Amino acid sequence: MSGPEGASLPTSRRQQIIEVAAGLFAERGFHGVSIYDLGAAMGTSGAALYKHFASKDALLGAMLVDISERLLSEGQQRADAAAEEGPDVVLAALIAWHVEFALTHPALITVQLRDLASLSEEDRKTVRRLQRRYVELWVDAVSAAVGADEAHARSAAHAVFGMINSTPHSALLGRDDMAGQLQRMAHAALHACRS
Amino acid sequence: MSGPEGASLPTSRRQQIIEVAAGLFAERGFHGVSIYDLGAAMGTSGAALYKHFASKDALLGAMLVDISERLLSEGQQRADAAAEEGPDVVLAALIAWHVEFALTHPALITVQLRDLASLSEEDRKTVRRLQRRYVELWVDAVSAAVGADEAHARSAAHAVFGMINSTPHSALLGRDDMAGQLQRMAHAALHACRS
DNA sequence: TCGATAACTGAGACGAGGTTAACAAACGAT
DNA sequence: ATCGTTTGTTAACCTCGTCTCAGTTATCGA
Repeated sequence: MSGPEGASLPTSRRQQIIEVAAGLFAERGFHGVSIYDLGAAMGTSGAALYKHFASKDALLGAMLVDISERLLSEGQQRADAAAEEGPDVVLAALIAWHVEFALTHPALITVQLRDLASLSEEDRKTVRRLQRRYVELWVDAVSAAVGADEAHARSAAHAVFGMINSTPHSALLGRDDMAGQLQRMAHAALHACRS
Repeated sequence: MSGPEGASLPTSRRQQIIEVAAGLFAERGFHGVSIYDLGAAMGTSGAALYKHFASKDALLGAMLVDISERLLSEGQQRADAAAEEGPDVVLAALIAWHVEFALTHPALITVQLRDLASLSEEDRKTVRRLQRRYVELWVDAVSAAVGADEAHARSAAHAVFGMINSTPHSALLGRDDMAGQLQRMAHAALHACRS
């Protein structure tokens, strides 16, 4: 057992860098932020980054893999917890969770939407795999709740992701008000998805 | 007068470059595509670009200003044409137009969402101004059709843009089916936007 | 006091990519 | 035939950004 190489301990500093980087990447895009910028935002030189991440790409990888895992595991948990109360409650739980996440971490949402293509082959595969499982959660819930076939449920789920994930770009209206509106709109949209 | 500097004549070759570039930018992002890549896709060298655009940034600018203008002018036209038939018809016309555009030009939608930050100061202002006017079109229509106050209508409009603009990432389901579903979902979502 | 570890600095190698310059070929109009 | 326009080529330039490396400071437990 040696250093901070394992992905287990947050090491505080690593996490701190990820959070600052998320803000900058969301503003200017991954390629629009240099190592120097990153260091400046941390109050250090640019080179200091390499004590914590193998490369700039690895930093982005850690960021996106982390949020994909959080979205999935918490979504899974909440869906399971609501399972007994019927499909409508499961769907409501998923919607509430995604809305909460998007409103709490707008920067992460922005980066995941925009800079997924800048990921290394391996990290991209990991993120895609996690995202796919998260989508499955939704597809099952939508199918069960509104009685749509799989193809329609899937495209409807993607559409609702697009809707909820767009909040970083608007974000007027105050958090609670916004959350309520998004949830109402998501429910209405999903119930209108079958032909 | 002289050369191809005026924004009036499409010059064919310019437009051709813009279309090819849109595809590449959508795939890999503006910074992920080099001048060399661009030339290769056109069957020329990279430097040939500079006979048609002052810079790589100017190419992106022409692309984004153009789609913003098209979205607005056609939206304006269709809204005006439907005005006599009442607010519901106006809203339906806007939804139909946006869905049609997003399904026809997925690459342009992707680039406009992702690479707006890479624009020069001046071009960004121009695009923002056009977008703002387009949003106004929607805010008015939503307010009139569903009786929401301006703030709610505005954030609802942004949310629906997010939903419709997400189609480039999913795009299963066949065009007509997809168009129908998106329109139904958009209507339902907008009618659920008031508290 | 000493050594280990974490965190950082400054300088520079290195490559990638945007841009420019000088030159060439096709082509229509006078 | 010749001129101008359009479009393209090759080669070089130059800036910018990533990453490496050798050395530095600070903290902390033994």
